[in-house]
Amino acid sequence: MVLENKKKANLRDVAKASGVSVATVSRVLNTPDRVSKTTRQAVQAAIDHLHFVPSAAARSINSGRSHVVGALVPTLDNAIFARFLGALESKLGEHGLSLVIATTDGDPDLEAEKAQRLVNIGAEALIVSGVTHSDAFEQLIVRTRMPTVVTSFFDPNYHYPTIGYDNAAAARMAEDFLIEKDHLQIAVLHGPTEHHDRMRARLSGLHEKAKLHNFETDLTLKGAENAVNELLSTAPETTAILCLSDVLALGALFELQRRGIRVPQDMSLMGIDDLPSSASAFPSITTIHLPAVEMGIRTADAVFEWVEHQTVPEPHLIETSLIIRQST
Amino acid sequence: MVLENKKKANLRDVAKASGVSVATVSRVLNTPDRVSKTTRQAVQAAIDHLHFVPSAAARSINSGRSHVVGALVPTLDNAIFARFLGALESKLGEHGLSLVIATTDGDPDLEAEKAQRLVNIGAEALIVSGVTHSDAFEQLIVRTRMPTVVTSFFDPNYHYPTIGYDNAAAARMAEDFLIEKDHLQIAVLHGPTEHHDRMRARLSGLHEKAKLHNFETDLTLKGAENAVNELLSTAPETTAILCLSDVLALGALFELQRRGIRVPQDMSLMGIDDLPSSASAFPSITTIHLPAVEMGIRTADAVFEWVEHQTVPEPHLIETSLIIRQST
DNA sequence: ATGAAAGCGCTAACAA
DNA sequence: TTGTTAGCGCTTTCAT
Repeated sequence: MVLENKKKANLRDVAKASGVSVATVSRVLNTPDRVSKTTRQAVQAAIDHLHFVPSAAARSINSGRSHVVGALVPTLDNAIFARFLGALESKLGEHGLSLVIATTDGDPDLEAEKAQRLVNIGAEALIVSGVTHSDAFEQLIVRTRMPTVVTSFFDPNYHYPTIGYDNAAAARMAEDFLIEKDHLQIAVLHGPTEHHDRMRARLSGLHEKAKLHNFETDLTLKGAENAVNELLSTAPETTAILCLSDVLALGALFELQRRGIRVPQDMSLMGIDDLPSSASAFPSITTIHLPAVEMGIRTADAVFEWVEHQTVPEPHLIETSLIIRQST
Repeated sequence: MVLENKKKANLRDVAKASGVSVATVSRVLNTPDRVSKTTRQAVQAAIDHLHFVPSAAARSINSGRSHVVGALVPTLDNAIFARFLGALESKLGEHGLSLVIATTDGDPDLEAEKAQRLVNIGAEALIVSGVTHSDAFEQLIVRTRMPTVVTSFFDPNYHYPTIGYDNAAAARMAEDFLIEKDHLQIAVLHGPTEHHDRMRARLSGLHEKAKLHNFETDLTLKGAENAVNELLSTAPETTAILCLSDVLALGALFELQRRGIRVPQDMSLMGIDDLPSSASAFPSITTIHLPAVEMGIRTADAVFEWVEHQTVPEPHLIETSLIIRQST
């Protein structure tokens, strides 16, 4: 295996080994054209021989840049966040930025703690989900003047730029569709609302023209199963289930099938997110499309402009749309 | 909003503002006990007033540590990787390490490129999936002597420590189970094999005691749908479908249902991964449990020991197990 | 084209 | 308890 004998080589070592000054070695690294071919080759040979790797910290201390941005998300276990982060990372990469991911489990205190850690490692900007944050978090952002963009939640008046959806409108769009379909007894399945502004916004968007029964549960397939069972015994007159997340919709679908309840004949079902599973499921699930990938790309671009050109991004509303499928 | 007038304050500014030396300020930051209460408070006041935030780069240049590790994964869109990364990030966090994520899309060249970027930002260690890598990648690891651990693939003789499953055995376990159930015509659905050693290993694990038909497709729900349709016309005598990934199994289930083919009465179905959706689906899907969360935790611990105490981890086999459910 | 030398912001050894 | 000072590894003028 690799020998561990010698300590890491630095610029000076390379300079010594190739008989030039450190400045020349630095030039070989950064502006090779300004170095004569012969010395360049000699230096390169020394670099290779000594396994020299420039120190990121030393470079960063000079440039004042780390090329790292951090994202704080509740979880990676929900496909909607995974999709967002995948797009975000990919686009940031095109801009030469790396992405540190920190999960918060939806806990504002953990969020503040992990945000502090992102500051400590020198992140140049932060990306967070939603507008519910602890005082510690807010103070950290102010103290550090950290460029911060909020996603998944659009609010043009928020004190950080937001790039996200109108969650209330998305939920209302779904509700309207069900009402149009003559559903008068609608059960609403939703995830935890504590600290979860997106979920609360979706709930608040419902104008309740039909009779609504609300069921709160974990934002998991299992959670949906439990809620469906509770729903069936508590509100048997329900003709449509509106899930404020596609994860819940899929879990509900499975449980309904398990109970022999046909979708959409016996029960209509609808979600919000438009995960791939909603398109593929049988029956496919009507939902509100949230362009998580577009949000990731836009966020990446906005963050890049901010850290690169000090351009504070404008708030941006990501449009959602109704996707009618077989479950309604 | 926040004023942007003045440049960032540094240690010297704080020292000047509070009438002490830089060393004292540094002490207030790192060893507050060794500073008298009065000066500590004065310094703290200056720190607050000046919005002073210590430079991560400068700290890192002294300590030689960045507290950042990088993970290279094919995608975040597959729940198995998302689960792994979630656990990895969480456990690394307990060790005071942050996680940079880089997606490779399964492309060795992109992997090498992103690995270089991880080196450039000063990552202390790398975590990669599988054992298939480009020359550029291999050379980078050697040159930089970067601590590197391979996951998702167990091979005690590999030149980096591996922490992962015996993919071949997992697939064989699944096949054996189907054969035990008297299936003689088994169709195998699998994802792309190019550059994908885990998938190849799973395929190689099949000993083909029953007649097998192989179908390669994208590792997505849609991909599974297409493969199922091809399968039904190409190999109608099939009595069981073995999917080498749960994503494919779920997609296959949906498509079979769409076609009116009952699972398991008309067709048995089995996967590998044990994603939450496999447990919740109706019918629930028999699968091989791959403990992605355990792998994440073990990997985090191993990486921590390596960067913290220079302890090169031993290869570690993550045990898999058969989960019998309703789809067979 | 190349080198000498002054920092970048911080930590730590040594003094006082 | 506090201050002085020498680096850490690199980039970047400014000379030559």
